[in-house]
Amino acid sequence: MAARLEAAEPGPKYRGLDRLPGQQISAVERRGKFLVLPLLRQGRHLEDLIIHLGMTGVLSAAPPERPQHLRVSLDLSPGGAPVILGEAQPDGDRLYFSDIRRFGRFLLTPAGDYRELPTLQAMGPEPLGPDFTPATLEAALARSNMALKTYLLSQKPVAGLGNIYVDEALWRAGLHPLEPALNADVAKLPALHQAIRDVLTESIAAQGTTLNDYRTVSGDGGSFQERLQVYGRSGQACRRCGSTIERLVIGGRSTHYCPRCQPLRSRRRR
DNA sequence: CGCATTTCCTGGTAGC
DNA sequence: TGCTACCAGGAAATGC
Repeated sequence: MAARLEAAEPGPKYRGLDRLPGQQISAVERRGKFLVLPLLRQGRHLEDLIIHLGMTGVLSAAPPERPQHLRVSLDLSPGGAPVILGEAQPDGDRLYFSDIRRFGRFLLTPAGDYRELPTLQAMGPEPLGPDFTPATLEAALARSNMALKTYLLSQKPVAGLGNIYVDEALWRAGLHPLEPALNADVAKLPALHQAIRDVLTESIAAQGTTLNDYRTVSGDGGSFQERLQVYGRSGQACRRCGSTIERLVIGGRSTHYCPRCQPLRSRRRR
């Protein structure tokens, strides 16, 4: 299909979109939390359109319910009428990007070259793919003195983990979020590997975690929030041991854990 | 280089 | 009621 930029808010959040005219979106792929859309110009794959939804970004074929949050509108059919941002348009061959908090990003990059996106460039294996194994996890963690929480959020040991899922996986594996990665109990790493896979698989099956804004592409909320064991449960009883779930701020991120199920072996040197 | 901290951004909500 | 302050977080930018 053709991809013609109709309108986007100016500024650095949506870069290179003026090069979309004349290109075709040939596929929709994903690496971690980034969408990768290979573009064809006269049959040649020269650029990728990278999209990150951020916290509240939503792609849709139908106009967003709240037009004031429309940020980007692409006309996928030649000859479509122009769109003014902030005004919903009738259904058509369009792709809308709505984003309340403006954390989402669009970027055109040279095909397969992600040097402008350091997180994508350095991203670890897909969590549900064959390249993510207990051995690769152990090897990655051995390379960093960062707190487990921080390092898992970096996308380097494994792709795709966000704040909620790191907390849940560490609880399942019995690892303290402040534990330096290289000091983590190696005997627990197979459990961490499995916990990461299980948490993500279960959440996907539950259509995700809807705390506030998250909706599936069909507009429904997910239900994994009903199965969270630590995230958002500070002050409540651990469902495994009955201790009180605690909350910390690590790397500026709210972190929830059970002090009894997740003992800290060593403090980080500083 | 490695790691910590700050920044971006809006809506919801607590507190007064 | 209406106002201010604060919180939520993925990744980049900035600081040390």
